[in-house]
Amino acid sequence: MELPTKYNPKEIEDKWYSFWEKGGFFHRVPDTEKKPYSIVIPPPNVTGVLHMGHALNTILQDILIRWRRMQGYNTVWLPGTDHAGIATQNVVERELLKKGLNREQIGREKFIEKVWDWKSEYGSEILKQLRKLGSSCDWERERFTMDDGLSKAVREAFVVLYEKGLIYKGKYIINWCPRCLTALSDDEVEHEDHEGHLWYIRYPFRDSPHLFFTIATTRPETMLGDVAVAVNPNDERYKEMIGEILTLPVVGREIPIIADESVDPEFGTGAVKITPAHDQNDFEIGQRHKLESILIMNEDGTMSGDVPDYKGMDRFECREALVEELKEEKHIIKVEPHSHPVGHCYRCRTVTEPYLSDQWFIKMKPLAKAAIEAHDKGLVTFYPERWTKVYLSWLENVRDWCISRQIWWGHRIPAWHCKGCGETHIRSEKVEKCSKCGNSELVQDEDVLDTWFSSALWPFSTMGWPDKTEELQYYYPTSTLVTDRGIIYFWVARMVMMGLELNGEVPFRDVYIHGTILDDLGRKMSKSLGNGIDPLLMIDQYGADAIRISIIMLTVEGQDIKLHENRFEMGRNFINKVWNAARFVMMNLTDNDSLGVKIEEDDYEFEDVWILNCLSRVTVTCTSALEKYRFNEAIKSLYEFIWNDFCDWYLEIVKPRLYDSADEKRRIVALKTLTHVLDNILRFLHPFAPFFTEEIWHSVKSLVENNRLIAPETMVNESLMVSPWPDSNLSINVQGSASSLDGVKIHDVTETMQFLQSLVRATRNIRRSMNLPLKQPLEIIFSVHDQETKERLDTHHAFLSQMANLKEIDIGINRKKPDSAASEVVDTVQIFVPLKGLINLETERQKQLDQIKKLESHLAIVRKKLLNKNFIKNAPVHIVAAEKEKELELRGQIEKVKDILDDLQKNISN
RNA sequence: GGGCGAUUAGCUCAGUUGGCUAGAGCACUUGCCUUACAAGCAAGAAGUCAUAGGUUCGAGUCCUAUAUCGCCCA
Repeated sequence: MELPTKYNPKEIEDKWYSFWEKGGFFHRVPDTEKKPYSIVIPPPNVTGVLHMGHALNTILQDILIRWRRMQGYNTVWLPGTDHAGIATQNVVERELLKKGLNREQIGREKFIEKVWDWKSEYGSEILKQLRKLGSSCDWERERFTMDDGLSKAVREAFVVLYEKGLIYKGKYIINWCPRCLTALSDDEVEHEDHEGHLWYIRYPFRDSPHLFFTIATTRPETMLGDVAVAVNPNDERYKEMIGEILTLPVVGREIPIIADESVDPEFGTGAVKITPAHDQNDFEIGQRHKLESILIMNEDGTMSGDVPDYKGMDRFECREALVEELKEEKHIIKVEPHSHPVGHCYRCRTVTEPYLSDQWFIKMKPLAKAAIEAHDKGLVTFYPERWTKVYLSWLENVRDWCISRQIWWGHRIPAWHCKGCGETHIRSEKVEKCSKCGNSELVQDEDVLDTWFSSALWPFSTMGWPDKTEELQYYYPTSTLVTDRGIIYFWVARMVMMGLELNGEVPFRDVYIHGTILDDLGRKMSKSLGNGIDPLLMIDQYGADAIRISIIMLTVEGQDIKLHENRFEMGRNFINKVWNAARFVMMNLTDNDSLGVKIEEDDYEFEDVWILNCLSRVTVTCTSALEKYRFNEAIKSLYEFIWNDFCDWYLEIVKPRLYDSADEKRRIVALKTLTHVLDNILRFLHPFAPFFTEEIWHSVKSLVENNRLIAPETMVNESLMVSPWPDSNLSINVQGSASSLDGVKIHDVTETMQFLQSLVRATRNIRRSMNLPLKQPLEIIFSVHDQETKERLDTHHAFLSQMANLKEIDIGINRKKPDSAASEVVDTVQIFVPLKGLINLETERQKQLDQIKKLESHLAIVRKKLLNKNFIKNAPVHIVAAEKEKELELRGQIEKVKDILDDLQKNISN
């Protein structure tokens, strides 16, 4: 068998992906015999291109799904895309623009056709990219928020909510994007602090035009729509003036001074202008005082209204021109620099406009209340827990949700307006005839719904809601939602509200919020900065498995990840390590004939028991880490077990047994242990790195196919994907019957191993510091102080000899140090390596002095604790005992080092 | 203004109910092409755990302030 020394992902990733997909391994159907485990993907935008954020999100879900699948759950991971109303419309509009066309020119129907064309050509690009990562999505269940089923769900949801009185239409201040020409929800507006100005403008009194009243504003251009000036009723400065009439400069309109509690006396002059059509607060004040709302802006952000000089002018130009005019007329008395938040369209970054407009809204309070209760009852749990607060505080402060959008691409609002009598009918299917007046001329509402409206239904609309499908009954509520903190309210909270309201149950039990991937300088990755790392390029360079492993190693619960390309080397190197370990095992599996061999439990040797115990421990650690969504802890435990325990020690120790064909049984037991551990390693690593583990697994499987003794009993499936997740029961199949190893033996083995490792390390240390080549076997003396230790070393002298490359090992009680020898002390064992002519006594003396210093400073810390009566009194018994143990050990060790030192002193003085 | 996170080795980060001579990967030093692996092996050097107080027998871990950086909301 020829395997390259370097793992090459390119040759195998696509092969296994299509093997899985064609083999139907991703697809499951409801089966009440089994426990379900389900995840719906946060649907990426159809316009999306895979970035590192998607990659992280996808990798995490895939790990959960693959792990649970191996655990025997009936898993479904439901993929799909989101129609991304504004974004997609923008993309297609840009395409049209290349041909010199705009959407108005080709009309709504034709435009929608174009969008669908675009969607069918490019819309599944991102899903193809997800496959490159190894995602085991159930592609047979792929959904799109605009497909027939989901559109039906959207209409149905609208009707239900409307009938419950949770949807209404009305004229309110909404956020308007003058570039996208549509309303936006509060959450779609991003606030940014702008260095602006605070203009102090004086408005003359109507009845005494030589007297003025000064207001302060950050948006002077809106004064064209002023209908009042407001002060706080408790503001002593202005009490007298309430009710007076002012003349609005430039416009000439007469406006009153009114009193409203909401005015902050500390801000500016304590008097504010009121423009109800262009400001949320002003609108509310206007409502309270029954003021008129004067719209002074067009939808595209140009000015409308009565003042001819400014009509048609852009709102920002208007601001400057108006300020100029006011200055000339000495109406501006002061300008202060003023930093204030300015809203921007999340899609196109245009400054949004608070705008009075007739829109559809969802009443949020009752829905939010239910969502809060769901959390309080423990029906939804956030990981990390702190995000609960973000979720709750949004729900507690949420205002009604503006759901209508003045765009074409999206779910058209299922409202039909009768041309005859003006009646509006809300129906999930087309209304042919007005039930009120009988007229059959009805037009559907022009507006479409916010994309997040359909996204909010995603966990159940994808499963066939409103129909009571088998899927819905079995897989809903889903088990875990994995997403980014950026959409906790956009999406997570809204799904909870809709799930509860429409489907009677929370849409998911757990919400895992992962961090954001940043560049190596800690900045967000963005197109404009050009600091993004392209996952596909990385997959091409390092392999999907390496990307997955690396990302997971960096994923500490919920923390942001500063990513640099070179981080992927760590995953790649690890995979290569496993690849080579597997190669090693497989090279030794090639020609073995175990059929005549009988194995008993006792045939398992020291190192076999040790590694099996390590395996058992890592099973517990890894599994419980995954249960707590501590992904990096899980992979770290595997990394350490595989690299440090299995490769560095077990593989090395076992080599002589493999090469020595004289004792067939010893060889077979080693091989059996090796394949057993390797098989477990592959099963462990599979959720993290599915491709290369599958590749190795099949190779091993074919090698052991006819060897019942060595073949792990789990290698019966068609794919590693559906092999069982390792369990922690420390047992290995001995000729068909399971047998476990007892606890006492394991404890002893673990301790002995640690002891032997220390001895080996100390010896290697001597070798290195003395510059002795690794190839040169060393003559060595282990001087021990009791019979028990002597026996222990005698038992394992082959181990020591091999791992430290020794010859002529002399193990004895209280052996004298040869005159010219390098020495080390481990516990109470003195290690001497006689080296005639190579020892510098003074250097050696210094080394031992340093050692004593180190040990004594440690001892001092321990003694300080033990001399403290309160420590003895208050600390738990086992902690005190451990400290006492430490003291004894240190004293013993110091004594042994001092021995050596005395000896050296003697040598020096001679 | 309110909330949340971060601050530990040169760099990136672990360190989950307080018991630690504070760990890992990368980088660094030294020696190895040892027949699984140079994407590797072996050995090593490297930190007053942001600062100041406090609680405790004991603090990287808990509390209170402060500083710096970042995110979110208004």
